[in-house]
Amino acid sequence: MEDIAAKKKAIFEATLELIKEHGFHGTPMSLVAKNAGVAAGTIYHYFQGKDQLICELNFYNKSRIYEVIGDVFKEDLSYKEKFFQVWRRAYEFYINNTNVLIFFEQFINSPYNTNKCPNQFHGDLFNFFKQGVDSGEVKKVRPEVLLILTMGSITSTAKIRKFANVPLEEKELVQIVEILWEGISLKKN
Amino acid sequence: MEDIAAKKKAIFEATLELIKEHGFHGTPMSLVAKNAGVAAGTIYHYFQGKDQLICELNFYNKSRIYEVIGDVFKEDLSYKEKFFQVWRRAYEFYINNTNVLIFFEQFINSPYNTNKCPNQFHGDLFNFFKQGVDSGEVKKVRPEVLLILTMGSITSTAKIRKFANVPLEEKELVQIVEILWEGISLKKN
Amino acid sequence: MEDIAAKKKAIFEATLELIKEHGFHGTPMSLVAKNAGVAAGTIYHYFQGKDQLICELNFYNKSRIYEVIGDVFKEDLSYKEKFFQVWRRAYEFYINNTNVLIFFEQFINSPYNTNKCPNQFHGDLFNFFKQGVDSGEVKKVRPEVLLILTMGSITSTAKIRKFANVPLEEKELVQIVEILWEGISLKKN
Amino acid sequence: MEDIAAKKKAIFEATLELIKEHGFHGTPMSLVAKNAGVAAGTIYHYFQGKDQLICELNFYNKSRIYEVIGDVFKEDLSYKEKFFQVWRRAYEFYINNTNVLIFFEQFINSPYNTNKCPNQFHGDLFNFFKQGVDSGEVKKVRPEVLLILTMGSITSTAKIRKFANVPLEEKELVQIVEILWEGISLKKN
DNA sequence: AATGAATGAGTCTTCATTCAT
DNA sequence: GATGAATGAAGACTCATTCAT
Repeated sequence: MEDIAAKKKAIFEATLELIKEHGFHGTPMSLVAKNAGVAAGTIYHYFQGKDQLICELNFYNKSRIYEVIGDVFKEDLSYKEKFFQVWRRAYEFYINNTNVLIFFEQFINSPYNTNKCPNQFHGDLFNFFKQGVDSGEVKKVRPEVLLILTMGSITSTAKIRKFANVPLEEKELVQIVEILWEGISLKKN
Repeated sequence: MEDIAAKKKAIFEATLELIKEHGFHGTPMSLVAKNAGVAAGTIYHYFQGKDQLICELNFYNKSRIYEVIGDVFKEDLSYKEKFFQVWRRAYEFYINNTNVLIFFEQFINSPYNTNKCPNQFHGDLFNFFKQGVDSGEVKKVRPEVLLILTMGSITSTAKIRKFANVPLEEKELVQIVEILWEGISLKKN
Repeated sequence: MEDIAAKKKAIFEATLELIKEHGFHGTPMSLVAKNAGVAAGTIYHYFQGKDQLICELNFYNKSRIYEVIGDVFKEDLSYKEKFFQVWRRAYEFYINNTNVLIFFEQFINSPYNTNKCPNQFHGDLFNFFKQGVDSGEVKKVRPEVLLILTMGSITSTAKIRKFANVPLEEKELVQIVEILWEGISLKKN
Repeated sequence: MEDIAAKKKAIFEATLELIKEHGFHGTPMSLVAKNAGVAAGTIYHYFQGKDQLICELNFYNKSRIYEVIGDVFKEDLSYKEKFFQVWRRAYEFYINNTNVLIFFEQFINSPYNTNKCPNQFHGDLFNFFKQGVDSGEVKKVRPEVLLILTMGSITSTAKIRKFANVPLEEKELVQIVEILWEGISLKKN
């Protein structure tokens, strides 16, 4: 991530901020250029067009989250502990990067996701769930579904915390993950 | 609902269908007009502009759901039973009206919701949760949060069922609601 | 021709005039709109885009010439007389519509002709030559070639007359057609 | 010719090829640079801008033809024989350099020729016709006109041969030049 | 001399909205 | 009420040209 050209990153950040404020449609390229401190044409050196910019921004954001999450899988923890860590780190990333949270919310339900952007890689989290299903840690459910449920839980909680301005104590956060874990895990008894 | 002029309804339905296919931005008024079988100018007899059309469409959709849900509250059921009924009816409404599901998903995260459309009434469901908090049926949490959690659960499940094409048995549906209910209810013991 | 909407015709004429002055590339749609006395967007009611405008303008011009030429074929004249009449009328049309002459010159050698515009109808003149070949009036050459030769002769003469400002007497014009006729006709002797 | 820097020539050839494919408008400098194997900026070391590039390319092409034609005038041939030789060599040059043929066709009718490029030298051919007029070999017509007629005949024939893919026998080629010669020569009798 | 990233004026095109009929 | 042709502001994108390296 750190080797993305400075300008490309500036364009990403400007776009992210503008989409947060005004949505996809309310974010003209001219304004992106202005806020990124580059000329309008410059954007087209880095991206084929607005569509590609959005798609790559999505990829960029996904990468940033997976970067935050990724280390967990290498640590010496139980499956459940890893699950809790992942949830927690992603949650905190969203809390500290509301930009990204809002972007994803808009992106997921937009035609960009449905039609315009190519389906991208399944990250480590997908594999984590896949392994969990295989090893009997979690219920026999498609990893995609587990992904949706988990991510949905994280973003919902972050949204409630941020936008409804509901303070959530440590204990409550744990509760939320617990509830989810109980829902998806395969009780061994 | 039943006294909405036929043309107004046609405009709503055309808009809903187009937004499902192409999103807000990919839904020009000219196309709405064409698909609704009216002239472009006609839309402006019924709505002040595109913004108002979208806002009223949101209202229209909300009303349709509340219509489906509303009867539950009049029935002679326990709080928990009512909660289950609401979840279930809303879920089935979404399954049968994917249009609306997609519309809401897009609407919620759009500038229409944030900036352009006035905050509308709190429906019966909001009051239902409010009473639940007051009467000690559910945890002391802001009704808005309970609303988000519940609606999030419903739409997530409907999306998984519809778009991930995951068949969900009766038993599983009940499980999902159970998990949610356990999360929000105040155990009396 | 006379039933083309007045605005469409105004757009054609404005485009024709601008292309004469500045060529295809030097003719922005905004200027076409301005000179035609319509708004920029109006052009897009009549044409899908610039390409289609150019293509249809070519068609429009071809039609105008064929209109001028067409009557000849219905008259009671010998093949040779018809040929002379056609040449003469087309020549005079070009002299009086330098616009069109220049347009064709630019169009024929442009990517519009090669790639962008669909191949259009073969007019009466093509059939005239085809019949001439069949009936033995002219040499056994592809009608397309006869078309190119004849049109090339007409436009060359018109260009010399107009742009090199060479006065051409009646006698000289006849000479030119005679030379061409001798070149393509099949002497019966 | 032979002392043109290799890069300058590469730029010429790339431009020529691109114009053949896509016309003036479809030939951006960036693509010229890419196909010529140089950087965009490099072109501006050799040419002041696109206009000058096109103008010089025209000059370059004209020079190449005149090079092919030029020797004829030094040979010990009759006026008519020289005329035939010129026609023939130019024709063959076009057949072997379709690039140039297409370039000229587009150039002649473009604003480059009309407005942007300075009128260049009159070549040997112009003088050849001038002398012909003076010496009574050809009709008393402005040399410019003779030039247009001759060049028009050559390019028309080459185009028919190449693009209409009409095979032309030796005898027919001679016929074509004969017809032209009869048209312009002053019969002495 | 050569590079190629950056520029920004200029184009084509879209589309919400109006208004004469 | 209904129409749909017309509007024109706004946006995406191109490309000739420059200039720091």
